[in-house]
Amino acid sequence: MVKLTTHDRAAALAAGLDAFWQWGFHGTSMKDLERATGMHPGSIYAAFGSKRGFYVAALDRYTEDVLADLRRHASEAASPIEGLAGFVEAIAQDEDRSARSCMLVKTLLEHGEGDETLRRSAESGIAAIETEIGNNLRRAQQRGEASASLEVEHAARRIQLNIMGLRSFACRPGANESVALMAQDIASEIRKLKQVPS
Amino acid sequence: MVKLTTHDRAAALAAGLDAFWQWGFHGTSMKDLERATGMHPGSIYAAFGSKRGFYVAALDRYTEDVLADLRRHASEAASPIEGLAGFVEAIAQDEDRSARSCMLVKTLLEHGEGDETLRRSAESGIAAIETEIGNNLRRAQQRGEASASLEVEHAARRIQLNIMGLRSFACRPGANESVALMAQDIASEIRKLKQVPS
DNA sequence: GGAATGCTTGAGTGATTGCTCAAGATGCAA
DNA sequence: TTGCATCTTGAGCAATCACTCAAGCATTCC
Repeated sequence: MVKLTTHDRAAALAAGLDAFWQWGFHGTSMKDLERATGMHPGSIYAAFGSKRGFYVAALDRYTEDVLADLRRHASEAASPIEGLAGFVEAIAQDEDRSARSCMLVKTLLEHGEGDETLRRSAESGIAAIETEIGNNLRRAQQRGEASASLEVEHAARRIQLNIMGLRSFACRPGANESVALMAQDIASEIRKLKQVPS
Repeated sequence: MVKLTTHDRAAALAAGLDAFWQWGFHGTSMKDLERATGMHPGSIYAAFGSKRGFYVAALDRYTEDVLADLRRHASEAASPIEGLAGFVEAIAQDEDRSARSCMLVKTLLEHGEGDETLRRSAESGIAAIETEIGNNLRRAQQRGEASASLEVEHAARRIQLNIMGLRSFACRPGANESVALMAQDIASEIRKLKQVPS
């Protein structure tokens, strides 16, 4: 592994992620990655080891971006559950990425059978996000916002399934209006987790 | 286009679908397809025109299989809504294909940007399934099983989003138990569309 | 049997794949 | 300025890609 001096590693990762996001792992050639990053093949291999290594690094960065986004919504919202609902609503509003699936699901589906490395990498990202959603729900319980009897892990999984579906749904050509409606639906289902004040 | 005599076209499509399902469009080489179908390259090109043509034909076959499955559940169940709920529950029980995503979503995600032909082909399949779900809901309304005020198209879209999410979720390594739980959740949400008898 | 027709075959096409590595450029210490 | 170490470069590697087509084969007519 080499310290990137001329070419900034973070910028290279962002550019690579963008390319992989558009065309997938097999659909993106080294030539594409050279164009996207402005790096030469030798530099890419010095920095990331292989095309697969580059993909894994980009995927990890994606996961961190999603987690940061989730935490930002949680900290800025009025309550944990409002944070989760706002996170879902934001998916439909994100202009740049609304037509893009979740990179983790994309990875999982592209490598349905085969490439164990990439599947495991995707699974660990999904698990991390699920944990973070669960943390929010637990915080809601502590505040009395959600019922203490809520099965946190089950609910977190259900929310993530909805997000996966929403992001896939958003890839449908010309689905913009209905994506917003679906996001509203899912957000209001999340808000139903709020304990009715007794 | 050539009549397949020695090699049965339907068998070739099934074998090709299987290969594309496992490895995706870019991940499946013509060599793979030759091995899977037992056909020689010339015969494949005579029958399907191109690799992309083969993929589109296989994808169409997949859509028809799903539609047939949906109609079978509808006709065998006690009511339209029970048919839909049963269809969802069956997804979690299908041993062979439980670890496999929806081919249509897989296609949509693999070709997020780019290949317009394949995206359109996937979108038309998704639309066909959504229509069929909607037909079931309308039948439920006619029987008085569902409320006449139910927004059929919206509800159909919501159900399909859930199915997309569930099938993607099912690709997670070692998710079998929780897939069954999620399927139960979704099925019971569908059953909630039943009109409370007044 | 012989000629005609059309399917089957697989070696081979040029292009592209992921990746390497010797040579050149660069930075730094003395 | 010189010498050393490190980084950058891109032409080029073998392998594989999607795809073609002339030759071989089987079948069907007279």
